[in-house]
Parts: sequence; structure tokens; C-alpha cells
Amino acid sequence: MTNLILSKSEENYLKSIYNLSDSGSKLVTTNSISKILNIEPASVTDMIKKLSKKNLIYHQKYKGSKISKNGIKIALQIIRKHRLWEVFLYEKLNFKWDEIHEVAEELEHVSSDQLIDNLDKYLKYPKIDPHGDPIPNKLGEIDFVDKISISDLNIGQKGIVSRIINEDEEFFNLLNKLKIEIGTEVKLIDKIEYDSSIEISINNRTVIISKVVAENIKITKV
Amino acid sequence: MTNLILSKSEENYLKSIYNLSDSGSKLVTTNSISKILNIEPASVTDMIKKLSKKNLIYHQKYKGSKISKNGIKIALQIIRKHRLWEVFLYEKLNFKWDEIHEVAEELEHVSSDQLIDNLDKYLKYPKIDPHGDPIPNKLGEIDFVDKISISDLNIGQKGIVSRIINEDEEFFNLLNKLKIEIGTEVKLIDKIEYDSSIEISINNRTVIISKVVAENIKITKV
DNA sequence: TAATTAATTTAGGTACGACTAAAATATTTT
DNA sequence: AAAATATTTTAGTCGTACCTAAATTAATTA
Repeated sequence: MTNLILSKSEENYLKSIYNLSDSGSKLVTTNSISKILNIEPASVTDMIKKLSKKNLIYHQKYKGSKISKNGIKIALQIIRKHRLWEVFLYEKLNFKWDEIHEVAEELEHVSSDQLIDNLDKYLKYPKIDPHGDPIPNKLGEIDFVDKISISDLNIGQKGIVSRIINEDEEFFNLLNKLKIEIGTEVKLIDKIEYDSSIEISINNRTVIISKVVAENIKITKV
Repeated sequence: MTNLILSKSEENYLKSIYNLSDSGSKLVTTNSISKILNIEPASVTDMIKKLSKKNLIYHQKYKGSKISKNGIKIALQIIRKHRLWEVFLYEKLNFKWDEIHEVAEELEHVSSDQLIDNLDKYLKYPKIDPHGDPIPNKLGEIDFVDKISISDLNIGQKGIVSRIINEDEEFFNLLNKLKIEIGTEVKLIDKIEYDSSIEISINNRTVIISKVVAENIKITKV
């Protein structure tokens, strides 16, 4: 049952549905898929029917879709490929942090188990990709993901940057300027009520970052 | 004019037409394309029209197709990608000689100049792929290809194995058994008229190989 | 050279994955 | 709870890339 071959489109839908579903737990709306993939809702409905027929998702008309066990399994394999390619591009081919996603989107659809297993070995079985996202192993096992943002710290508390959501260049440049990367220790100095921005210290420098930026930087508490 | 984006199919047709055309010089028949791609002649005709409209080939009804300057340029870039990925799979991911072709067929369609240029650099600008086929550079320049087979040697003459045509496993196993690889020195001992097989010596061992095998092993004379 | 055979093209059809417009259902607001 | 709005689905189309069957053209053989 696991060995059906999916098209690039089917794979992309499945991956998006998984990502929108909070690891498979939540119902996903047709509209949200439409938005994330930039495809009209009517077309999304078509594909939902197709994936339902293949038992990769369950669908209740007008209600939403839930990804199946099997669907999750496949989605995790696609995510695995995506993230391993990201590591390769970043570490071996010297791509910048904000350049890897787009190319990995293509590479993830190359279908060869041998390719991905050997790549994994070649990269020495990395646990996270350059954004800090965990890489599922061959069996689809994946580490727990940090859900705490900098803004969730209490004043005076410290954290280590563990994940960076969002992969566009502007954000990348900003992080560069702030000298924030995976592994950086940050400390919450103050919360500014007026616009929900926060004041943090990084290596004894103090900076203010906006709410949006803070939400896209995930941490583990120290 | 060079920057049109081609589909995977279009790329595959173009590559095949180039390969069948003897570096662009010969007319290519619809049937030969059909056979090499395993696609019905009627479908090939459809695609020929499409590529003609894009000025990638010239086509005369019922006569054949000739690849254009621009078509050659694009074909060489696809071949470049294919062969660079083959080097990567062989050298870095420890794929076997007969396993690389299929995966490279997929990887060659990933479209990112940055990807292929960085890969080229990472592999240290290789000149040939694991089969001994020359790799076009970024500008589409490609080294001259050896057209002499072992069987073209005169008795007593020596040559260095430079290219191995054909990528199936059986042939691979045979070459392994014979201890023939790129760079191996061979000497023609005798030609057997009866079945056109030939006797060669490799490191002072003498073996007999069939006509077909001999034709698929290209050499440069010493 | 006429007939046969082979190669190529045309005509018409299919699955996939997208689209728009309109209908059906759900949700929100008044 | 009715009306208005938003979401989702249905119905019908389109381009891509393939297919089969039949027609056309070229090449080969008698």
C-alpha cells in the first residue's frame, strides 16, 4: 500500500496538507491549501478527491480534509528529501540560507530511495536542516519541534535559537545584521506593549525586534 | 532567445535528437526518435511540430529533423547536467557504474543554473563522466569524442580505454570480470575472422571478447 | 515502373492538472 | 432566524503529452 507512485503535484499537495495539519492532527481547509499552493480552490477540490480515492487523506464535503496514516508516512518522506537536499545545498554547494528552499522544492521530487539514503549517509545523517527543522529518518521518525518563540520568554529568561521560520531574503539579511543564527543565545530584556515588539540581548548587544520577526524565531529555553 | 523554459518532455526530445544527430550534423528520423524514447511515432510528430515552432529544430515533412544552433546549445546544457550528476552519484554517493544513468535522467531536469555551476565547482570541474563521456562546460564547449573501438586497432597495437558505451548491469559485470575500466591499457593480439571476436591482452592476461563488446569499448591509441 | 511495404503525418481521443463561472453549503452578521 | 458573506463544490474548458486508427508520402521490391 505504501508503494504507490505519486505525481509531483500529488506530492506537493500531500506535503502541504501535512504541514497545515499540525503533524496530521488538524482538519485542513480547502482554502488554506489553495492559498499555500497558489492554486484555485476548485482545482484543490479535484485533487482532494484524487488523494481521497488513494486513501492518503479523508475528506468530508464542505468540512475539510485530514491526512491519513499512510499520507503522513509519504509526506514525511518528501519532507525528508527536501531537508536533506537543503543540507546538501547549504553545506556542500555553498548556497545561502535563503537560496536553498526553491531548489530543494525541485530536488525533493526525484524518486530514488538509493539516492536519498546514500545522500543521507554522505551528509552524515544530519538531524536538522539549515533552518533548524528536524529531518525525518528513513522510517519517518522525526524529532519534536520547538514551538516556543522568543516572544514567549519571560523577561530575563534566556533561550537558544533553534529554528527559523520563513525563508525569504529580506528576513535572511535582517538575521545577518542582528547576528542571529541557529545556536545563538538570546535573552529577553523587555516587552514593548505599544506594538508588541521586544527588546532582546545577543552577546551583550541589545536590539529591538518586531512582533513578526520574534514569532518567526523559535527557541529552546536554557 | 536562449531563455525559454522547456518541459521535461521537450528536454528529453531535444537531448535524444542531439544524440541521434551526430553532434547536430545529421538529419534525424521520426522513427529513430520514437524508438529511443519509446513513444509512438504519431506522438513524436506532435512534439516535432512544437520544437520546430520554437526554432529548436528544423523539420521537413516526411524527410526528417535537424537540430538548430539554439537546440544544440540547450541539448548540451542538459547533457552537461546529466553527466555532472553522474559524476556526483559515482564519486560522492558511491553509486555503481550501472546505477547512475537512471537517476541522472531525473536530476538533469532540475532547473537551476546556480545548482549546476556550484555542483561543477564542488566536483572540481570534471572533464569526463564515469563512462568516459566528455562533459560540456558552462559555455557548451565539449571535447572531441573518441570514435575508435578496440576492434579498430591493428594487431600488436595498443590503446587506452577512454569511453564505455552502454550502461546495463550485465555489461558492467563483464567489464568487472575482464578488469577493464576507463584508463586500462589494452593490446590487440588477434582478430578471429569466424565470428569477428577479438583477442586482447590486459595487463599480460589474454582474453577473447565478442564483436559487440569490442564495439562498445572506445579507446585512444597509444 | 508498378506494386508492395515502410515511414510519417493527420484526425480524433484520453488522463492529468490547471482554470472560470455558477451552484451549493457553511458561517457570520444584523 | 433571516440575510449577507465566505467557503466549497460542480460543471464545463483548456493545454500538455501521450495514445490508436487511418491517410498520406517515401522507399523498396518484383
